[in-house]
Amino acid sequence: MTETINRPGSPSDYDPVQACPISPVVDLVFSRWTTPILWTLHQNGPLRFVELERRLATITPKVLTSRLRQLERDGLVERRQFAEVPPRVEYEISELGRSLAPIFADLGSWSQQNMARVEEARKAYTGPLPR
Amino acid sequence: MTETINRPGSPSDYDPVQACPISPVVDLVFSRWTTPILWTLHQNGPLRFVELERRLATITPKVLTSRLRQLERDGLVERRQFAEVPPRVEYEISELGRSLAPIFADLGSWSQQNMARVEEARKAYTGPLPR
DNA sequence: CAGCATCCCTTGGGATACTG
DNA sequence: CAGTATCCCAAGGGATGCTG
Repeated sequence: MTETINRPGSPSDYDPVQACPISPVVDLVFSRWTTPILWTLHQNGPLRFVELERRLATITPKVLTSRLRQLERDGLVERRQFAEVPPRVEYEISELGRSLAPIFADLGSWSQQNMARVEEARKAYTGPLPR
Repeated sequence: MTETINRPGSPSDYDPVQACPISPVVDLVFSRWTTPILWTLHQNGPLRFVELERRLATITPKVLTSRLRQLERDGLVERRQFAEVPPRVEYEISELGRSLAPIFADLGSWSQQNMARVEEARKAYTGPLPR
């Protein structure tokens, strides 16, 4: 049995990966705000920082920056900077990012077909709900 | 233009849903620990509380309880209680939960085929990483 | 066994203000 | 425009102890 490394404190290093092989992808793709960002870039093509900001409505520049950096680092988004005045920067979904499209589409289908059931279940549920 | 409801404080009510139709499903299925739990139940059939706890290794009973309640409420997991001494409770993935299996499988495939690229991108990345 | 109750603490993120 | 820099807070979780 291999030794389990426990580094409490570092982000997203809970070890579910032990029990669940897709945990890394989940962390990668389904972190807060990453899905909306990828989706928006996928639908609209290259967008500038402000354009993204506007479409995501409630996101703050700080968080948008942070998520974009992360997505860029992970190769899901490409950042292109133009030497202009005023400065222009465009973000575009990468080929790698695009390869997630079918999965997003499937999630969309699943949603259409099953979210109603989830709503049902929620209404029917009477038990306790801690936290 | 429809009025955007803003209730800061309530969980997962950031509005990315505006820009991203699959946000609700993402919140439902890819919250912390839910994937490992569903995956484990899917692989192993009905499991008792302790069995789940053991397989998930680092999860605490508090969190496990909380996630299970949530999954039960949303109809993704079924809880069966047996009137025995000592008490026995079994958790099983529901039909609705099972319907997610293909998507999980696709995520697994994507992972196998592309996580290496992500690693590459991370190593190649030199820019700043706020947060 | 299968939790529930408490306490506590890290941290993701929101709000706001400011620069190159 | 495209971010940075600070301040700040709620909340998700971890640890521990107790109960039906």
